[in-house]
Amino acid sequence: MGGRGLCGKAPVLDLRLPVWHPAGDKTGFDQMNLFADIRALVVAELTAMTAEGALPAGLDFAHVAVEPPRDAAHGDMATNAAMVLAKPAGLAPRAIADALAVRLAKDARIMAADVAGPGFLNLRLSNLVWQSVVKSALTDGADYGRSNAGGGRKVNVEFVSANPTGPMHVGHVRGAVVGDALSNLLAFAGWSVTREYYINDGGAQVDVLARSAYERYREANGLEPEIREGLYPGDYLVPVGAALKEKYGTSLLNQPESVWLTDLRDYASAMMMQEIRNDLAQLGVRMDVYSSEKALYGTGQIEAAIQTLRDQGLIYEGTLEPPKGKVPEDYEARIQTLFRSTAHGDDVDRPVMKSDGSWTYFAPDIAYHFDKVQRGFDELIDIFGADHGGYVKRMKAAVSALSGGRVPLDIKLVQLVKLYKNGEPFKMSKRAGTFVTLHDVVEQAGADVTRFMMLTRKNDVALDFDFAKVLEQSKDNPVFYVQYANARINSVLRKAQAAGLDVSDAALAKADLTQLSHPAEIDMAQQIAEWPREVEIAAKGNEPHRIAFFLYELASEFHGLWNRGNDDPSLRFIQEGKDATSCAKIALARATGVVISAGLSILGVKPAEEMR
RNA sequence: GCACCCAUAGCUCAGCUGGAUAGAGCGUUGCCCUCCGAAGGCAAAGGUCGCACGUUCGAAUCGUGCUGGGUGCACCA
Repeated sequence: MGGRGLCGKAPVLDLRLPVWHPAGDKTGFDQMNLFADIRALVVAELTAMTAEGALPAGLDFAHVAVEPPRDAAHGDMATNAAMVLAKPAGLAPRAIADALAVRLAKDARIMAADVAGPGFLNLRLSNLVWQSVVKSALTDGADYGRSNAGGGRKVNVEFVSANPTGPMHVGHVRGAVVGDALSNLLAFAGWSVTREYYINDGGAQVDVLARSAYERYREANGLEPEIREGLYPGDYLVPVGAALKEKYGTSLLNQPESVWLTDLRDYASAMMMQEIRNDLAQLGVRMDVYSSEKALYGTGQIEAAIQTLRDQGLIYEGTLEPPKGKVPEDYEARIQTLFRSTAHGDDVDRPVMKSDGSWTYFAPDIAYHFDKVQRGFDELIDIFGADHGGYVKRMKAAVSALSGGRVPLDIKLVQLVKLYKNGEPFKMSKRAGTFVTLHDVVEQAGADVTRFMMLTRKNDVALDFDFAKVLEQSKDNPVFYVQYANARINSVLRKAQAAGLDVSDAALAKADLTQLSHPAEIDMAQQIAEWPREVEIAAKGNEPHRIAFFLYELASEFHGLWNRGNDDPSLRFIQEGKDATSCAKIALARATGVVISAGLSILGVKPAEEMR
């Protein structure tokens, strides 16, 4: 036996004894999450202690946590159980901790359980546990870290929703990326996700679009366009004008607006939407549903939504106080139809109908969100630009009222992106006139780099995007740093394969992982073990940026291990003449790669196979 | 005037939803790099977590009140 190229022959590493999953503890999905496993063990022991009378009955274990300690010197994991329970149990924290420590230490996975400080219980886990994590990553592959935290709940993520009046610009990019990555993340964490775009094609802005397009149509017919104040000046409408000439010839020239407005509005906004779809595709953003504001008019949906509010006594006729501070000069109190949003947490009531009897923008938006509620979503998420901050409370109030408080609405405000090039503020206006388009950004930086960088800040903080820096190949550049780690891993696999080793995941999963005993290797495995936990934390907080940060840390750990191989050849992944050891080390590298791929896939970034 | 967001090392930012001596990168300083895995590596210095109260075993994290910066505030979308 021991033929070259085999990564088998390992002792059985499956430590999943029944004790890991006490009956009634959630679903089987958490079995990949080591922290959840150990927490389950702690809770099981606490339950047993209660049964034996060591703890009073009726204690709430909800706040018992198992987490990595801030300082790794304290151990692999720590639980606050004793401190959380001390007061309600009427016992000293250390007494509970001591008793719990004795019990936990009996578990095969736990090497040591030490009480520290005011009552922390520090746990040191057997290397076998960390080694088995490597195996899990290899056997689960792309599903490693997948979670059922969402429990299959239906969530609707509305994002982008740019007006169909022009191409997408930088301001839209971040919201698009955040929404797309968040959708990926939630899907990975067990939610049933619908990605939705709300087309604002019902308001005055599409009339402006139609008039602007009409001027371009005149231009296409050899006339001088009159781009008056208030029209869209961008030359992206030139092709629209040409298409209109193609379709209508000269028949619309010198015709009054009433003749062509409706047609041009539909035609131009359809063309703009097509362009927006192309932009999204270029950025790698996928939508499941496009909903139209215009389609809500005339169907009775707006009336029905307002009626639902009226039935709750939330609609009334009245006048609003003028805004305090700077009052507009032409302010004049008027009677309007108002939504009593203050009954659901807003600061002032909001108009749904203008004094001339037409709907405000808010009304179709209410109807649209009512539609989402009626479609049966359990949760709604809206991604808005930061300039919509004033809109958050009224929208939440509306959803709260329309769903009877059943459906939570989380609104993520995405802050500005400031563009730079070599530290200088970046201005470019190829075709748009005044703004940098999404197309320009992606063309310069690439979709992968753009997406990753947009996720390196939490959404409510402004972000600097420097075209020079994001393309730099150095450690300063997080995209490169993570991609480089993946490239190194692939390089190891290629070399091993060339040397005749079977480096398939199936083969590597059978490697003798007990060979991974060096602290640096255990550290690497521990980082891999954190992945499922990180996914759940990020998903529950709707915070995709955590994935980007985690990948950076993971890459950092990997590069660190790689660099130590410079000084200590025994830490190199390929050990000449020692296939069993090589297989184990390559398995560790590949497991790291599995997580990087999974993480990048959530971010919507293609992993780099090699750097050039 | 009101609402929302932000404030953590010189700079750019993380910080596990309340845990132990608050972290990373850049920058600075020092050391290492003829070859064996260096588009680098190791180490050090650097903090009143904007301020003040409060909640409790325990606060950067939660609450209240301030200060400074950003954004938005009548029938615009």
